[in-house]
Amino acid sequence: MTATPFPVSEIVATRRPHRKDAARNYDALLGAAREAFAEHGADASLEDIARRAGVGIGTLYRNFPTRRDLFETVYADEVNALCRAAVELADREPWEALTAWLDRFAGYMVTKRAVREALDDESGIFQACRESMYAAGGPLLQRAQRAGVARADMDFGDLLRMVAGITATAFEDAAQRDRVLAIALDGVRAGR
Amino acid sequence: MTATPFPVSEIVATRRPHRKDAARNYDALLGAAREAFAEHGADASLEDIARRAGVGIGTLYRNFPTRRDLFETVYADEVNALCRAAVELADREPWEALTAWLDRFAGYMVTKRAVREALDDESGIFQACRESMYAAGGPLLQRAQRAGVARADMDFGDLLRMVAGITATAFEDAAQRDRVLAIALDGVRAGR
DNA sequence: ACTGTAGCGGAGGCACCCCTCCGGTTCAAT
DNA sequence: ATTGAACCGGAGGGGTGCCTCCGCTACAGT
Repeated sequence: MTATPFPVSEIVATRRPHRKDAARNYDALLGAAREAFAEHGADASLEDIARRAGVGIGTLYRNFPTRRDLFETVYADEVNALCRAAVELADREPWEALTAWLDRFAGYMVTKRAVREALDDESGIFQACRESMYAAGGPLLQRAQRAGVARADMDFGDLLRMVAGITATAFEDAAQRDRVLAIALDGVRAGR
Repeated sequence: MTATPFPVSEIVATRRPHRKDAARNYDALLGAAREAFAEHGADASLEDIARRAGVGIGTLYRNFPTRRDLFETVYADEVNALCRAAVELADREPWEALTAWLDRFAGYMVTKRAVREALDDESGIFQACRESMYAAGGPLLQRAQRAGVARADMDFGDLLRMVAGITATAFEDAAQRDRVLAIALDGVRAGR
């Protein structure tokens, strides 16, 4: 659990271009990439992403020289949104704040299939993202633990992996997913 | 939760050949496939599997005409082992029997990355495997529920998906995995 | 030992993906 | 309106995977 949260996007190298058409393409690519990564995981086809964005493959490579650059940018956007959400939840009750954030984590992570792998990636931006996320969400767990509503014998990493694993699974419907998630979170709750 | 458990392997179309060399190749292919699926998921390269088995690609296709045939056979083997395990656990305490089986489920699922996708596949063999597995493992949950040690507001499908999701995730080490799994199972426990 | 046949391996055609490169296009600053 | 720099698309070469096909091999039954 490190220092303070910080905007991950500023660490990512790629920048949104200034020219109007270029900026439009950049945005289209990010949107298409978000979709494709959510659908096929981190190794979705780059040519397919360019097609979805209605853009030539060359344009994709100019904006994001490597697949990693593209994935990192999408991923960093998600993490930033999560960090902002954590701040907004600061005034709720400890347990409610924690579960609300985890819900957001589960729903917001469009890249969730890939996130499972990213959670263990030691290098570069992923480490920074993880620190950012831990800095933002970790206090929510600590607060719940100090308030005695969350068990003390687990850390934030345990919790994130649990939720990430469950939400990355295919369920019959959203209701089943929520049911299972609630049951697992019952195990996190303190006082038996 | 249907009728009685039945050996899934008998449903799978492919059969082990009679000739000595052919049988050896068949086994080598299954072993290599188990490895490759565990490592790269359900879309591992078939040519790589043939290479690992020290066998020509033609031999692979003769034994398993489609990728699906191969995957189904590997998967059915795993399911059969799980079914056998369930029978052997019949004389333990309800809760212990259930968690012991789930442990086996988690550890045995060498094909775990692929199973996640397979678990909601409606077609043919997967349905049969699911029924087999539900018939074998379902009673363990029911017994625990009747004994009042497992919560009644969930079914076996919920439980399997929860465990499958968590075990498909990458953890720092086995200890963390067990810790998280135990926490989630605490949520399954009744009488909190 | 002989021999018919089940089984073998891998070359090759097709499809898809990665990434580079460059002639043509479009923006925005003057 | 002009213009040049930034940006665009996609052809194309290299790589890999899928699957078929067929000449060769080695087993098993006599």
